[in-house]
Amino acid sequence: MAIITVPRGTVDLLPSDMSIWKRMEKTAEEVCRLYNYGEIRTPMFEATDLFQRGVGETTDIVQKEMYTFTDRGNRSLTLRPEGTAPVVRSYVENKMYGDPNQPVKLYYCGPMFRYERPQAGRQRQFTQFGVEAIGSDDPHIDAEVISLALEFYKRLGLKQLKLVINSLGDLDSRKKHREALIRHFSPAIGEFCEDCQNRLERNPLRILDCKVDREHPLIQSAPSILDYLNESSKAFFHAVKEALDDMGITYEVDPTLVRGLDYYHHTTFEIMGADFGAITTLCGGGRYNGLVEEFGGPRVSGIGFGLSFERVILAMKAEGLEVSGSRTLDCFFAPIGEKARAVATKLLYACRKAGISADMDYMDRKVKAQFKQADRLGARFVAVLGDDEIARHVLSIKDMETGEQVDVEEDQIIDYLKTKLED
RNA sequence: GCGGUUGUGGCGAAGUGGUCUAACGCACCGGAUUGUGGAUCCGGCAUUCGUGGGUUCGAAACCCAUCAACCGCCCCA
Repeated sequence: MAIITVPRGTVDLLPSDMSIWKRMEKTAEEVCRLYNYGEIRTPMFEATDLFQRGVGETTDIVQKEMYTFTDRGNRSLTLRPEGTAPVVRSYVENKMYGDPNQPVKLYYCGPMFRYERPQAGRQRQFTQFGVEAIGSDDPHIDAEVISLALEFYKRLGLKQLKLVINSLGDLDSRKKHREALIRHFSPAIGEFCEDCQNRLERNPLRILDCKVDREHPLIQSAPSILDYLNESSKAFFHAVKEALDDMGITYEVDPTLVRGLDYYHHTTFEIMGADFGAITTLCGGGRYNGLVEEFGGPRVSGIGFGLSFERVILAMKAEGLEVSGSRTLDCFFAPIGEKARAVATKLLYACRKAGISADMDYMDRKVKAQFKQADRLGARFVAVLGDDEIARHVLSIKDMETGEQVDVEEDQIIDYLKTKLED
């Protein structure tokens, strides 16, 4: 009989995994508090149309990666594949553009879903932490968002980080560049791989970072987006770089950095980490114009990023950082016999009530095995209680670190443990 | 969607057609120490080798199918 397992591309997070997850959640929360971003939680599923229009019909996400289903009311819904579209939807729906506090700065943490073949750093359900700053055209907010992501990683101890930035320019610049690329590649597109031939009309920028054709001379000589930026786009990109310089953040400009989602304009960026298999992108983000308008809001732009907790863990492991955490216990009760068990139970709950973490044996183990169990649980103290102790109204408390053992009056045990634990 | 590798107890792993009623290590349980952990020694712990079918006198091993995991491609976080 085959057992039922988790769905493909999903995992269980077990108690031994939770320490690093809590750390990441707390770090995200703390950094966002310092940067003054407020938490938002949107539903795990949305109208399918939200992603089709928001992310873009031509993107891989929409074309082949969405978990789409029809509910009993015959509505087409989709498990969210990314966080920006839902946040912008909520921004518009809740009329946050009318909030006197502008720009609106939001962050979210939660599961995202994409139907892909799983591999290292890629799952069908994964967890994203992301921020969105909506309503400002100030290039300084781009730099703020980037620095927030870097700060998050730094606080978790990651050092091997590389920031790559680029500008796609405004709509006008993008259009001109796209035309230039198509002109550039069209005559010889037959020499390129099948993927690139498909990319020509769909997204010619992608040809630039094709792994198959990277040696092709036309790639080296391809027109750079940076040469097609109009004056205002150039000025904007310059200002973003200047702001990063002012913050002491180092970066690399990569004119071939193309992000997979249709909504990006101007600033795009990625943060790469230490090698963990084929994937090194930890975080991706950029500025989007037109998205708010698309969903019925005013003509404002936003900038944000998304990063995956799963990849943080992989990067930490690749850098040799500790990601496991062991639980500890203040006191383990080791009763001997039925009478002792009753007394131990009473004291066990008294400890817990007093804020001392405590547990006891429920497997009817021998004393020796109870000590072994206490040791495994990382218990600081073991409280032994047999007929002898009961008769004298004491417990024999053993300090598992020092090995010293003393008798403590039954009604003194809470005070005794508290004092000892405070040292 | 395509390609590669793998699938043996709780975990790691040997075995590649004939005493395999499956080695070894870790973990776990018990004992040496009849009320004391982290050391040592002794003992216990898979009628079964992902699942289904086939070949054979005989399969965990060979063949086919299927499922899954891992890795890679595309693409992404």
